[in-house]
Amino acid sequence: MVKSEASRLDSIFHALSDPTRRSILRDVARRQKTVGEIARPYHVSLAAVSKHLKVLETAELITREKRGSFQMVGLNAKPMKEAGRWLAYYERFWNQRLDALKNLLEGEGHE
Amino acid sequence: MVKSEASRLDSIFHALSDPTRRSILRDVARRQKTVGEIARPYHVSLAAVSKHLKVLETAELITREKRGSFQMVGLNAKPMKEAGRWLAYYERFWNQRLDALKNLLEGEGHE
DNA sequence: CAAAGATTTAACTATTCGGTTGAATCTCGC
DNA sequence: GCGAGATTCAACCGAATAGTTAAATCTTTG
Repeated sequence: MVKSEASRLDSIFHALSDPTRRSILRDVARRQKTVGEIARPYHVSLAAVSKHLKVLETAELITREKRGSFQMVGLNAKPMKEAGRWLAYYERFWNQRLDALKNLLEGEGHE
Repeated sequence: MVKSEASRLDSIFHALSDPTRRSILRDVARRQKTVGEIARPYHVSLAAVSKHLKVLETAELITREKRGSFQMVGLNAKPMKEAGRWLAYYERFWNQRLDALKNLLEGEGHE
């Protein structure tokens, strides 16, 4: 069962809304790490990190590869591309200096 | 008191993690709308929409302009630019076909 | 097989979320 | 000033979050 794009965006943006999770993504982007390695810099329990990884996994932002008793966690950036495309729609709004003009045009008139 | 970039990203990504809020942003990007107009297409109460707007306002994704007894809500896309820049850091990861190479390079070796 | 290490699961707590309904607030026009 | 309209606030509810500690699971190795 494939998730709709909307609910994928839900889980992606949700995953990115936490600073620890964003930081973990940067960590594993540098190189793959085990859960223990990932947890070390943060002053939360291993179980808490494990939960963060589950959230990231739900958004498909990480890959996990079992290697014996531990596992290697890596980045999967593809969902970020999707989020980026969503944001890109608004690029014209932040790139434009013509907010004033826009307001003028939409004024009272049409629609 | 200016919020740190991290906590701004928290609130931006959080605001974007809800489908109704993303939809509202698209609505007000087309043209400015009153709260009542915004609420009309959604089958939730006006109070619920008001809360969504507060979340969007916390992320500074909307502008509000009082006009008598109602108000005009518009888009402020600048925070999206910030989110986009955060995502853009990972562009090289999703643009690259060299995941295999990357894994190879990082293999066991250097730190 | 038992001990040790890595990670997850379970149970619990406090907080936040997204929604509701109903009262409160503010501004207009009569 | 009063009533109607637009919006927010308050109180509440159930579900989800983010964290904890402790037990469970799985793998390796002596």
